Amino acid sequence: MYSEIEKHISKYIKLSPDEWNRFTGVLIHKKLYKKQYLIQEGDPVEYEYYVVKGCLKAYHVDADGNQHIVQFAIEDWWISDFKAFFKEEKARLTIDCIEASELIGIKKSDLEQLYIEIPNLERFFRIKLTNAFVSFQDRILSALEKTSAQRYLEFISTYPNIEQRISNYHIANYLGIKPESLSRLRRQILNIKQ
Amino acid sequence: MYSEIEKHISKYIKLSPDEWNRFTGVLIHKKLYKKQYLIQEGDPVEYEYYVVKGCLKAYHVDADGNQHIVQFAIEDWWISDFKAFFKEEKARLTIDCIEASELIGIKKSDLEQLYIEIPNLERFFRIKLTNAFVSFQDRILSALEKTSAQRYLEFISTYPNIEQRISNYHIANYLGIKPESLSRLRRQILNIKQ
DNA sequence: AAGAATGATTGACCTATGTTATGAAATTCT
DNA sequence: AGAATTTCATAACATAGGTCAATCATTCTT
Repeated sequence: MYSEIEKHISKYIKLSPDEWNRFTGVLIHKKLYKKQYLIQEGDPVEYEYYVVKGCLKAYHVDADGNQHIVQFAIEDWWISDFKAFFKEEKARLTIDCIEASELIGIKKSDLEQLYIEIPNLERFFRIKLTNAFVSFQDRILSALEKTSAQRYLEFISTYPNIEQRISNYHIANYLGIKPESLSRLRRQILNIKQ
Repeated sequence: MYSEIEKHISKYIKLSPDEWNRFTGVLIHKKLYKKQYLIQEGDPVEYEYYVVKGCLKAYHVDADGNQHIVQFAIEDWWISDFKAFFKEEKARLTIDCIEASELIGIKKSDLEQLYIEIPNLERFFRIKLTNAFVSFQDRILSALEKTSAQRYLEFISTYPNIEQRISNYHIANYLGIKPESLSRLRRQILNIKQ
């Protein structure tokens, strides 16, 4: 049941069998259908989730009803409204399933207790946080200095596995442009390539 | 000499006198003139810096020679090329002084050792990292869903202390627009207000 | 299989921002 | 103080991307 997440964490730290038991003891398992919500705006956010199977998106809906996607997640990724999770605030983001998904959740309060009992686990989550921070910084720089076409090409080469599974509509929302604009860019890119 | 940084850290954690001595023992002190570089692209990044006095900017220069500002820092802020610092890579960002500045630096290798000796200190830097992560997430969302005028107003209300001290040229680079565009926006905003 | 919903593309038109150039005002330097 | 530099504003024009509307293809539902 928890073999994927153990394998994932073992890439970064080593835990004893006792520590694994303590850790897996607090995990919860969740199965969601396509389009089902994991978190809705306004919810308290007690959990962060590891994706065993499936594909999800975390987004904010603006005053005009447009979705703006902060993060996608597929197998072996973590997802939550991390701001709300860390700060213990109500969710500002909505998270739902692009595909039927299977998740493993861990509660913030359990995590804090485990940080004390298993310092290595704190290390693991600090490394993950550092990586997330770095990728956000890259994304900010990319938004500041690249054209939409460059960002699109960057996206599909950085996340080819995700690109196959989500619509251009969602990719456009992630890139901060309209689907019509993405469609035009794709045509231009094709014309240049041929 | 280190009273500001002690006060700053004490807002988040408590350390014993011995722990303070151990901590301050590894710090270095740095004074820079206006326009002087703290970090240049390509440098190894061993230190992160706490700003005692002054004002700096961290930016990337693109292929066309345009600056794109990732971060400003004034008194009581931390600055570095954090990606390079965490990943022990060469700097991709350049950091220089908008005003003459006084900094306190801490080395990554010292920090890692101190994390082991003083777990509370690891907590402090984890909290700072979490805050930085959260503010980056906010900035990404802001870039995705707000107009330039909204982002400008947001910037000057969130950082009124910084806004006073830096040129519109730099604010434009931070917002991802050209100074001419910012100038137009400022006029439009003024016209509306009057 | 038929109908409905969703996704992708395209075109005409509009708006915000970039580009280039210029001059005035403010600041810094000596 | 006077010169040099930097900052800010403005204008004319170009371009990227948004908006609105229509069409077609694909996938989902029953």
